[in-house]
Amino acid sequence: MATIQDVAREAGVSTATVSRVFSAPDLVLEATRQKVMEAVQRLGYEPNFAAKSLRTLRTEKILVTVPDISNPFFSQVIRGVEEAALAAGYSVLLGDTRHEEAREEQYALMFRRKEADGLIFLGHRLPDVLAEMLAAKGPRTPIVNGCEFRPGLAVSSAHIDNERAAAEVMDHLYGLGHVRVGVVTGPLASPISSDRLAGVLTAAQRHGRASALRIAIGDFSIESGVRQAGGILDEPGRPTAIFCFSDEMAMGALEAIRQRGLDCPRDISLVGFDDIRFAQYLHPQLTTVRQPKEQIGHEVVRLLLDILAGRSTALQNITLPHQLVVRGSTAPPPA
Amino acid sequence: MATIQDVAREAGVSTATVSRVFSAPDLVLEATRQKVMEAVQRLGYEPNFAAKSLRTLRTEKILVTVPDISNPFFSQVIRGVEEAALAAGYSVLLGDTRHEEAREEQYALMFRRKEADGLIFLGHRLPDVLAEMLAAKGPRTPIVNGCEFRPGLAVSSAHIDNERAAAEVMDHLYGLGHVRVGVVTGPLASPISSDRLAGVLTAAQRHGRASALRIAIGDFSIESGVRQAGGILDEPGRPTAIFCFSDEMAMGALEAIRQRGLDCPRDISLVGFDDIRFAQYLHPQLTTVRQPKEQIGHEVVRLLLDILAGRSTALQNITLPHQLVVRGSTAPPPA
DNA sequence: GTTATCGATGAATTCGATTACATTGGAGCG
DNA sequence: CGCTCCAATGTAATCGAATTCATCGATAAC
Repeated sequence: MATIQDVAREAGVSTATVSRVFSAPDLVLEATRQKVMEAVQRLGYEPNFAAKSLRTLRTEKILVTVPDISNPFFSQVIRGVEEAALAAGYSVLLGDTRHEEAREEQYALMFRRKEADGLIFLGHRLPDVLAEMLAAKGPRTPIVNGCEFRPGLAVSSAHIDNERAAAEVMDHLYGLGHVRVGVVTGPLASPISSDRLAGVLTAAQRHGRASALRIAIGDFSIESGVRQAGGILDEPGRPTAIFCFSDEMAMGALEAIRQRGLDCPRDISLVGFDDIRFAQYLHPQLTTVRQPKEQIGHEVVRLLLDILAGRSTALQNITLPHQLVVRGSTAPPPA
Repeated sequence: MATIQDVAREAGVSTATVSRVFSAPDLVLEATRQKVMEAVQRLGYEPNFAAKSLRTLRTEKILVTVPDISNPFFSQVIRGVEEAALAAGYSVLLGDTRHEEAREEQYALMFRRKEADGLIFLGHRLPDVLAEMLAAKGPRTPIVNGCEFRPGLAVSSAHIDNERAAAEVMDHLYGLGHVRVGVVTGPLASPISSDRLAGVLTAAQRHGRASALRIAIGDFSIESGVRQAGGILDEPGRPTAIFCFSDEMAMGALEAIRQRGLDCPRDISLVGFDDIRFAQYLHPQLTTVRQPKEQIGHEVVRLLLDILAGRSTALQNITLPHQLVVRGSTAPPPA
């Protein structure tokens, strides 16, 4: 591969001029620019990335860690991230942490080694390495969280109002006349789950139905939906509605409902969360909470770019709008 | 951030020794190693990636381009890639090309700029930039394809036998007694579609049913499944079975079947392709062809590492085993 | 006792681009 | 005509780590 020296020699100019042709073309005479570009063409020159990065201390990369890339919710968020990053001239380094702490730390080290200019993490755990960096540099550290807002966390973030969304779901169910409602949460360590659970409890109390709640803890997977919803359905005093904290768990719940010879929504109403692409193609179509997935991706990138450009000094925690999408899986309870 | 110079000064040794502590610890006296490691600890030193990369001309990164990251099939393959790459000390640079040629070229340029040691592309188009590189360096160019094998393409690849898999699907349907079969393909520019279509035609001819085929061209999306399967269902001489070249299109077909008041599998049998995680949670559970998605990911990485390590000189096109998974969406045609 | 050998370490070069600073030639001005 | 100023370009330092070659002391061999 040709280097900038080769191009300079070929074009009969200095390396400085060649460099300027790329980074500040208006400082170079048009005729010179032409000469250089011809040499570039002839040699098939591409600037070496490592050299540029070493000199400028920038990588033009954003590291994104995600608990599970095969989850359609996350992959939509990532799409948004990728789109916004590319538009700003950044590319995306992807890290699938598989919900494992060790991998989260591993990627955090990559970031500290300066393999990326910024880090976006979509999980709820802040790796120790990052916590140290944040403690040292404060809110100007280019680290941003998506989806999982927790007030104590010293990072900017973009997310929906999970508590309110969950309360709206419960209002919808109580409004239809349901009394006994089952809830399948995610792991309660994550704010995404605990906030939604708080919303569920608030709404239940407001409607005087707190004692009729059945809570089961899932892990956002389809299988845990089958298992946890199944458990709820098998208890005495079976609920007439189930609210799952993800659409995938709702898919599992639908299976559990069918396995027991029940019908959704006739016998059991079902609500999911996220509104993944598949939600509206289930049978019945799934009532769920739409998260602005790509927009979350755009926003976290914007927050990160603000930090990188030195435009922002204080933390920003952005709440994006969600929407309860009522479809065929919810109906009044059986008489 | 501390540099290697700082560490050397702090430990009272030269930078060469510090470097050796990391890359060839057995050349360094244990006592010296201790001293250096203490200095590293005290300063929180991490080697600068760009500097290392510039010197060694290696990035320890693999660039993976994928037509659509939000497609569960691809995200499973990527999981496999990520896992195998990480195990070998590489990290993954993700490029979502959104089926757009311009983005494919853009990522190809990134690769040429040496932002990654190797490239895995999961689409069917070989960007011009890559074709040039392959022409120049031959089969030792670290470029590998996943899923989309085409004999003329001068790259190694890992994929299933799409033609045979499609033929097996048709055998299954004809075996059940179906005569009129509808097929929803993907874009025929991709070998994945044309190979499968070839398998469909071969099997149909073998069974003497070629003239009873109905072919519609989709684009692998749910929506195109709804549309194309719907079109097939509305024609006179409606088929009793539909074979979609992706599970997502099959989901769409299921919707089209329901919209017409028909029942799957009583009126119409349905087969998908890929066996994405959701296939077995549809209602009815979807008969489909299981692709070894994570294994494809592992294999393409292995192929790439072989090239990078200089272990392989010739092209390798690896065919991995698929499996027809018969579930509830296929049954004999109505009497 | 002299010399070859080896293990441990340091000095200095190198990777390829960016950029602060220096230089050059010509235009503009009094 | 001489001076300033500016546009265009060149020179050379720099980024941080890896690595080649040199050095030094100690041991082994004869």
